[in-house]
Amino acid sequence: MRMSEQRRTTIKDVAEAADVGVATVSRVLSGTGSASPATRERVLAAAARLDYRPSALGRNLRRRRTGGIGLLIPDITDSFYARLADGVLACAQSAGEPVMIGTTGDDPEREAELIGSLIEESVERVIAVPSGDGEMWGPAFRAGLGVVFAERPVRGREDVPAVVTDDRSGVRTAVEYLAALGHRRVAFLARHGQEQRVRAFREAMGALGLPVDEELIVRARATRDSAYAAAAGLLHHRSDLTAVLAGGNLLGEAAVLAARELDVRVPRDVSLIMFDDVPWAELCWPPLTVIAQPAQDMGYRAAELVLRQGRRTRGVVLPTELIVRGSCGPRR
Amino acid sequence: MRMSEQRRTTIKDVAEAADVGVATVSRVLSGTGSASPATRERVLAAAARLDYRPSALGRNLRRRRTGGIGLLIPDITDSFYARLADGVLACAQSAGEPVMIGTTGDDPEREAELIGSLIEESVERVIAVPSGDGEMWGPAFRAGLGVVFAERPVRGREDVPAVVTDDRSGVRTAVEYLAALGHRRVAFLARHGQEQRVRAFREAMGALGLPVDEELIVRARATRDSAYAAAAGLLHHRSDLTAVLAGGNLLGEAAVLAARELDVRVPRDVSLIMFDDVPWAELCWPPLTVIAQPAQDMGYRAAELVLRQGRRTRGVVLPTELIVRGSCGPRR
DNA sequence: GTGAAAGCGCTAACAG
DNA sequence: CTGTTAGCGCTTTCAC
Repeated sequence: MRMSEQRRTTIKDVAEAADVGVATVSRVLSGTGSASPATRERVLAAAARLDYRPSALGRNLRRRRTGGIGLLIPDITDSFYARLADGVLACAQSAGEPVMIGTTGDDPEREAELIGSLIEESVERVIAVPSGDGEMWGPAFRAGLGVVFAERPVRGREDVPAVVTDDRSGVRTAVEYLAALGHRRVAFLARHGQEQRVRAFREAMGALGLPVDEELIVRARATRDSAYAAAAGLLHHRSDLTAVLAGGNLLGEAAVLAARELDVRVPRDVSLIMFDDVPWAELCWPPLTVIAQPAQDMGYRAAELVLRQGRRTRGVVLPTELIVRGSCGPRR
Repeated sequence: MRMSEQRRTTIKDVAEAADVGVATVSRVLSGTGSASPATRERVLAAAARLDYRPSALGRNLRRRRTGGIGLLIPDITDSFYARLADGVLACAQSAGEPVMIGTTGDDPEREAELIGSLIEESVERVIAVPSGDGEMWGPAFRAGLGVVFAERPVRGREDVPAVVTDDRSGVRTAVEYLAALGHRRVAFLARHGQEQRVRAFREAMGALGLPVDEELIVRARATRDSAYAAAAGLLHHRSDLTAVLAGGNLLGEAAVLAARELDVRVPRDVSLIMFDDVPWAELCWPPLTVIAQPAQDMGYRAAELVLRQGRRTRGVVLPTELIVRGSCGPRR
């Protein structure tokens, strides 16, 4: 009549079944220490028969360390971050490490909460695409977490290893490509927080002797709505611009949509080049010329870094690649 | 000289600092039991000052239950599963539950491993897009896990609640739409495992008096390569077909690409309709007509289900919606 | 209202 | 080679 209250099979059960002490079971199962072939056999058999699974809880508590890595990204729905996460998972899973994921929505407050919860869970390493400033991370470091940042570093935490793409080179490549096509009035659609790229943009424009008009640098939040508003505003009010560089795939998507809506033809009226190569860039019409970033690789490398994490781990800068398709043309 | 070996602040530290017993600290911090305003104050102050974070490890071990939900999806890189995961995260995070994620690559073996690891971690609820058959899930149930399936049910596990889309109705809508445009030779590009949809397809075709040619039903594995091969094969060898229904966004993407490659014009030469509305469907040329599925909602509902999980939880079937854009036309 | 103590499942000494 | 034992950090009786 009684609901069969599941009790987890413990190491003790196995010990009894194999008629040995719990320590022996532990040794055999964890491969540590020695055991006679005979007992070894008995233990293994008993464990298999009882379908025994050691509890990570008990183990971790005892060892005072949890494996497990935390992963904090702004938005799992954004293809870039999804690929990044995929890379992390690939590495973590092959290392047998569980990963705890959280999405911050680029909100520092949510980020802080998630960091707190990772600490509570005793996760000991985290990979994060940071939203907040250095302060958010105080608790994490005090708790002894090993952290590596991905995609962007955090100001004031230059000591924390970060895996990023070579923004300067990527932006320069894009701008040079556009300049070679004759464009002079090029706009930059950026996400808040992409100041690195904005600086690189000004620099590249300057280096080529192109005028940098601050009004052609517009920023959006990391949502479709905000991106669309920014793109539409830009295209609508600045009819003198002849090319736009989108700082990310959401911005690029918004630009394509806004252009269609406003009857701005790409690339005839304006050329468009976008950061991040996503699958749809090829399906889009016209197919989008992009600055590809190795997102999945970035995640994988970050995971490697956070797992190995020796004394002085240094960050890594990944290269970008210009992929020419059909969204850029000569200045009209 | 000594590296400051981080020792985690424990409840004991707080107890000492507040000059009370550990039990009191526990009571105050967990809101359970009573405490005089005075001590309460002291404890809170001490905890804050020491920046104390209770260890989920200790708590869970003691309570013999871990909150936390496991999430198993085939591929985080696929927009559909990413949105699904997003829904799960939205619900879980608002409930304060950590989520452990794993990708199966639609490989039953990987799935089994991940299930094992979730059990070890003492996760007690899992949401999964299952890849394997019922057997894989034996250990999970024996361990007392609460599981709910998403997107697809598992044969032989009809008792497990599942959150799925209304495949029959979705397929019927698509086929009827195509039939209304005059199409008779319609192909179905399916993923292995979408037998439900395949059956629905045969049924819908039959109901409309259209011939169902088994050779026009082709299956692919859930990778871009496999999808492309299937789509290209179909388009290349079957010049008599006049419309194709793609069972998922990967298949749809492949169909678009293959059509372009083979110079098959959409919708002039063949009409294309795809399951799942993804952001790029609108950016594609022509914009894709789709059967939208509430992916993020599906994830959210699954999470709700697995969290509430009362005695007899029933699954839920979510509706689909036809979104007409520009990839279907009258039969040529 | 509050503290002492037991014990969750496990591993790491330490004896035998 | 193997068993006993002492905790890891926490919650929860159970006395006081």
